[in-house]
Amino acid sequence: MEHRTISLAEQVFERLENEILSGKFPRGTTVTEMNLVTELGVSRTPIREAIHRLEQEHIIETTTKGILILGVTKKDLRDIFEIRLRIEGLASAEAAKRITPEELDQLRETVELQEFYVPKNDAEHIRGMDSRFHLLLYKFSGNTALSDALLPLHKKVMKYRLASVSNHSRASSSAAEHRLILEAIERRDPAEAEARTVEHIKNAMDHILKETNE
Amino acid sequence: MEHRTISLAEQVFERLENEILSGKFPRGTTVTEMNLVTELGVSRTPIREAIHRLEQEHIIETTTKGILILGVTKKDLRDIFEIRLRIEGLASAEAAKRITPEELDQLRETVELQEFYVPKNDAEHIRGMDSRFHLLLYKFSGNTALSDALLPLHKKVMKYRLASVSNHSRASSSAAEHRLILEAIERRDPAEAEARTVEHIKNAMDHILKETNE
DNA sequence: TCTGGTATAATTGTATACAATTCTGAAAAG
DNA sequence: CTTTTCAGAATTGTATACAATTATACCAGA
Repeated sequence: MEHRTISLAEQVFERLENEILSGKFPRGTTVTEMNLVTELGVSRTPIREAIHRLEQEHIIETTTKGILILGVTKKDLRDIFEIRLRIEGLASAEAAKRITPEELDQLRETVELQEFYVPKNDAEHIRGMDSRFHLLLYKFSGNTALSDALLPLHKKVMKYRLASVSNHSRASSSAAEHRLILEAIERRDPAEAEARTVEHIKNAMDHILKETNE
Repeated sequence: MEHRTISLAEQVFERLENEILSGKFPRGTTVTEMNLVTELGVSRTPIREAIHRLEQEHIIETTTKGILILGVTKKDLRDIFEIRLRIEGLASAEAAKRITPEELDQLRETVELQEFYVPKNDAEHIRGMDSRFHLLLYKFSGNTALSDALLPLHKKVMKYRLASVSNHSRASSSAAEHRLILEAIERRDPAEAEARTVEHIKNAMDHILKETNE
């Protein structure tokens, strides 16, 4: 068997997670392991591993009739934002305390790229940089448990975030809010970084919940 | 093959998780899948499934030399309590809003049993009821994402919680704090339930971090 | 003695065969 | 026509065989 540095199981997991969270499998439908075997061209083993990980994230459920797609509901979205409002600021505050110059460069570059894509209305790239900014903050917080808690919440908002940044006005505000957070972190000001982040999450929540009709 | 309503993979997962979180495998040591095959008497398949779930919880890591035990460090503990301080109160507040009479009975019975075991200094049972109280609150919050976030944090404190409730004074205070939270929920007072819970987590944190030397 | 290479062993990743249960549909009985 | 029973099909759970990489130990040469 040919070698890959990224295992088949990992590839299948990322692909399925992305497809479920972007809504390609409608909620309520079921697929079987064999469906995925023929569709993805790998054996059941890596597929089963991916399935189990997705099940742990509660975006699918295995039943006797197959794999039930759960996805993310609007209630999930509200629940998720209530949590992020309370702990995402902690990540920024911690990052402001312990970030290194090299890490700061990564964060700065991400904000600059986001600002670059905003006037071009390139929603995919804007979302990419938007996501990257938050994921970097989780990582730079130095709090593994916090990162573990925030990462799945963040991923579940992915689909709705794309719709959100497709609105130019919101995309522009979001980039500006990221810059404010970045500047607070550059000044090593945890309290300010936290306050800016809470404000940012609040704005994102308001916009996403208003736009979402499902 | 004989059937079990609980799969072998699930049994292996719970057993390994419990053994790792209670410190039976020291941090830094490694085991191989084959070690576990011979020790647990099941094939690699369910063991691998359990391993992957434990890996997702970040209490082990798979390397080319085997499975590396990570467990829970004292820094993890501090990180975990910082998060619980911010969101565990939310679970109580939500539970106070939407709990049913039947669910309230379960919560009340748990507190009563805990109060029953405290004068007997039965640490195992006290911890059991202590845990159950919090797990019920997560469930009754009606917020799946919140429950998903809090559950792994709660489990990781398990070992340290046993040491904590072995101290009679702390066990007694903890039960009293649970009753205050219960009473606030019985009165359907979300703000009070939240405040009592934050206070309870704060006390638990202070006691556990003081007692822990590792 | 030290260094480098090579063969062997150990380990995880993947595919597949088999077991057991559960669902489904058709046939038979009322 | 409805209900029940039974056989077969579909599905997941488990075990095992095989592939590929990586670690290890030993030996040869300088």
